[in-house]
Amino acid sequence: MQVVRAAEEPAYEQVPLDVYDAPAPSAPARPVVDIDGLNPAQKEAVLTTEGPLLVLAGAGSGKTRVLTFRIAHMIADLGVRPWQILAITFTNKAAAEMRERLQALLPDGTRGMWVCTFHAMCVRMLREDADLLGYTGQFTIYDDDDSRRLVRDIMAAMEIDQKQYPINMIRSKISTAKNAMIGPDEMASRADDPRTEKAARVYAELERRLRAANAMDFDDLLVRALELLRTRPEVLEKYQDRFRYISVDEYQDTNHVQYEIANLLAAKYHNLMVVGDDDQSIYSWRGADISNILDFEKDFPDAKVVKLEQNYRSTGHILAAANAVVRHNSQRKDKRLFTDAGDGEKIQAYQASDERDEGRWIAAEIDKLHDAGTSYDDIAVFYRTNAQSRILEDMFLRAGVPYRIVGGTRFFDRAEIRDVMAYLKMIVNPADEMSVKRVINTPRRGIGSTSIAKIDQLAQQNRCSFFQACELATAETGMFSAKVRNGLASFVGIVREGRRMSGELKDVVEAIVDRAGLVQAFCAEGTMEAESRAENIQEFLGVAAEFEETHEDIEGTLESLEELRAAGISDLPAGAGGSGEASAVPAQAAAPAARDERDASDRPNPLDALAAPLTSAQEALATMIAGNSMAAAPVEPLPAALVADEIERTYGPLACAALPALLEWLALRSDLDALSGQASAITMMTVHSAKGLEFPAVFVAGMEEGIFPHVAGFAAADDPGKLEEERRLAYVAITRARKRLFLTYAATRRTYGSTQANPRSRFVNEIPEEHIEFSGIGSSGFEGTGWEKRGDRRGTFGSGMGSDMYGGRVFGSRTRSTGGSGVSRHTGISPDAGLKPATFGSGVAHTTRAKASASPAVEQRRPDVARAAETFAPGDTVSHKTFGTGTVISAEGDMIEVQFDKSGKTKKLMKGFAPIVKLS
DNA sequence: ATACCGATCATTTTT
DNA sequence: TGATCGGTAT
Repeated sequence: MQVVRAAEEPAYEQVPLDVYDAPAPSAPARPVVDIDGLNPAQKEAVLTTEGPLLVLAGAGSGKTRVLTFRIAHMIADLGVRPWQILAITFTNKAAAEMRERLQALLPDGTRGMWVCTFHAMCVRMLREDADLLGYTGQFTIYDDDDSRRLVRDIMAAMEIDQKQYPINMIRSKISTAKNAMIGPDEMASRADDPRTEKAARVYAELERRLRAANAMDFDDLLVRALELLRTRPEVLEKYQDRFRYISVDEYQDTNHVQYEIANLLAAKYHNLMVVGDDDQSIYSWRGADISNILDFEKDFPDAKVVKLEQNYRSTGHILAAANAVVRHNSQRKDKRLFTDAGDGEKIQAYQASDERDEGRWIAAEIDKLHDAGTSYDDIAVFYRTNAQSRILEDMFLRAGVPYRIVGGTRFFDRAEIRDVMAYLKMIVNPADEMSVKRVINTPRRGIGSTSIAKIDQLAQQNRCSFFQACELATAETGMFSAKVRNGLASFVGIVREGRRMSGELKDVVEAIVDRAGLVQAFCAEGTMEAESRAENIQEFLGVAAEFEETHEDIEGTLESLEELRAAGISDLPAGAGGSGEASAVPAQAAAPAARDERDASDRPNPLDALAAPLTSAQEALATMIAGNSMAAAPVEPLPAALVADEIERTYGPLACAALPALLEWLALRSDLDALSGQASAITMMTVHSAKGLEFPAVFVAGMEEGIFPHVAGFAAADDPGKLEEERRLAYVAITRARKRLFLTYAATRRTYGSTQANPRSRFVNEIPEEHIEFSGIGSSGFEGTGWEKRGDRRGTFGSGMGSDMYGGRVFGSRTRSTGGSGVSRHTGISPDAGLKPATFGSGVAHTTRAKASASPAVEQRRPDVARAAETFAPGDTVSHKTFGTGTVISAEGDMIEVQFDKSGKTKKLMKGFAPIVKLS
């Protein structure tokens, strides 16, 4: 994927960064990292290396630069060792980028430095010391989907009505409690309404099951890590001593637990730098707490505060617009962003007739930009909700605009991929009940819900894990049919064999998939869909291969001091210093090599320990059990560590060390897009995922009340804070743009089956006139320049001029006229009319949809291919909506290749989708 | 046990 | 609109 570049052109960047050879361990006479190109505020931040530091960094003020320079300065000039540095970022992407930059700045390497997200850091810490909390180092990470399913199962088991108690509401209540470090019991005792009370009960069971499965969800990763640091002074000390310099980026988006973790780690040396911008706080719904940043000075009265207010990213109009919008918020620190750059181009606002027109217009503008020399890579399209991406995608596909989508429904969310991952998870951690249950009958083994219920029962009776119960069931002749027993035997065998497999990661995964019979099942099915699923699995194997290749790169792995020592890194503190370090059981999962050797017999058998006096680990475990919700649980589960250990002894150690590493990488969703092709393409993503990025040209689609700000109705009414967050989101979107900004909104939009007319977003209205230009159907400056601006594909919208041009025949399938609806359906809708979106029922005659449904349903998405095939042949002259006229070079299947006169370039277009008409 | 159906449902953002 | 859930028929 594209490496998103941070400011490339600002003036300060033109000063070359000098890092001279051989930085001495002791401070040299003159600074080695050249900071002359920084502005005074930036300089001050970079040079303030000791003590607490708060950097209020406005958008585009060069904070990443400050962060990296500061670290480089410490290492190159002040003799700080890389392994003493912990730099926390918000996303994996940001971490990767920062690492990359630091590597460029520091020729001697950055080995030992931890540059990662909170989550990654917590995983790393927990892998090492999870046994202190009653988990095993190979604990499984449950991603959001896993966690959701688990909650769903629990609620089903508890017979809680999902209609009365929506699962998302329950989950968010639990999550809120977790992040406030409130346990299930406490939550239950505090509950003063039935919903909270139910949530607390689910919470208790969730904890129990997670623990029994030796699994942690995303919240747990943070909470348990904090628990580790709080309850284990030797562990805390280990990290406090090691990480003398800590920085946290995007501090405004940290939640309470993250805040606690950061403060705890920095408690000893107080060298904590936090960077953030309260105007960019957009994750409060996820527990992010702006007061973390607002109260930093209270937490550290001796904190130095630096404000970065000069913007190096955007041109004047864009910056002015951003300032104007965010000024409407009341809850903010006053800031004054300014720029030296000129005014630049005005912001373009376009009112589309509907969402398809919006997509088409954006595609056309993108094409103009591209023709003018802008690379596709420099263009981004943002939207508020993922649902909006579909139609945009569709339009870009038709227009031949290459695109790449960040986020949204991902490859790794596909059922077949998750199945494969569940197999892998199960093999690594057979105690992981969710995964086991997911694939126990995938592919079909004749094990249905009744069998599963019986196995559950067996597990209860024998106080063992579900997986072990599966094995027991193979011998239970009375309880299960021979067919089920055979299926189970085969299933259980997968784990036995899978754990023993070794070699190339890809081969191991392939062997497991093969053994599981997944692909075979698809082949047997023989449908197109099954085929594509099989292909996806094939692609997943490629991912595994690529992972193994790229992941050997030691940079980017979070190494413990022990590992660094073992690798011969000098200048580490004496081994005696780390009391916890020396005694800790080596982490078994993530880190490659050196671990396989460990001798299982060396380790105390946790089962024996039950009779023996309590060791520290056992003690911890006992505390956990006593202190946690488990007391309330109907059946006390076996502690995860014991189950997992027993499983390991039963099924042998896991031979393929790369497997857990792959799973961890997948679970934390490391930059998945890195895997997609390198071809030049525009980037599509939600505004949330755009945070931290920048693009020369930015489109923001769906600037409408109800869309952005989202659900204006209740947001504005019952919580002004929500609206302010939406506004900050708009601020983030606007400030991503460097040179060109386009805001689009549609007069009518089809959402969830009904068409609604949304007024233009208040955020657009908040931009002073002098910075913005309007066009499109609602603008007075509208000029009829033909279909490029207003004809829709059916050529019916607007004046009708465009559609007549080619007799209404667009790419071969002549579509039914929708009559004069183009005029009538917009009557009375003015862009500024009220703020309440008007919703039309889908059956109302004057909506777009009602008219369209009068024609065959297939018309929209599947034009008549046969007719399209008649239409185009090599040599034909065609006209494309955005590319102009051209000649057909070839026509194969659904694709035609056209050479366009204007650009001379050839493009492959999808027949039946591209907005093409045949001229001759 | 599974396949299919129809009804119902909720629709944000992500580590 | 689409996904997902629960129920029913096979």
